[in-house]
Amino acid sequence: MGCFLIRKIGQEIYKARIVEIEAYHGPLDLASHASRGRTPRNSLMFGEPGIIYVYLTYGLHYMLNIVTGEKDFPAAVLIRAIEVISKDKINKPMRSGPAKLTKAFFINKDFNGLPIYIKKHGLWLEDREKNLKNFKIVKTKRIGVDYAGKFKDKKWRFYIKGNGFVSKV
DNA sequence: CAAGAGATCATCT
DNA sequence: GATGATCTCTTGA
Repeated sequence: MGCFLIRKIGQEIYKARIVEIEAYHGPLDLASHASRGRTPRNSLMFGEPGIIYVYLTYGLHYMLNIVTGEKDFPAAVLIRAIEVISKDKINKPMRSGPAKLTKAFFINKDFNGLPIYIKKHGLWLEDREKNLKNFKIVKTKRIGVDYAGKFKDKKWRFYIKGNGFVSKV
């Protein structure tokens, strides 16, 4: 949280701060793809952490996730919103929401299965600054998971308090 | 300003 | 054959 997501396209470098995320945690989380067992699509979530998991929803929107759990424990973090710092061009048309950021960063499922810690694919993470001011994290319920039974009210959505790029409050 | 519907397809049953 | 980890536009008050 608060780290930088870097995207390199050709010679252009785009830098963005991660300001909103959701956690999908474990085989029992009904909101997670992994809750129905291991399938070809979600098998990445059961693998090594640090792997990018991209997937298409509603037929047209790509979601950017990063696998977090240890091997064989299905868990991932959905990147829901970023604040683009380097390029106003991209910043302007982009409002909030997980599908917007993948569109703005030209992320598609070609990134599926690639490690996030290697720069050569043009997408990687960098640490945030130390001692950030006004850096408070709020946690709330996740969005769009009303079907998830007792897991729908888990407070596994996190965002930076007061940041204007967060999708909803 | 709030609420609702449509778009559109990979994946799973 | 059903169904979404969503977004945008349209409608109505």
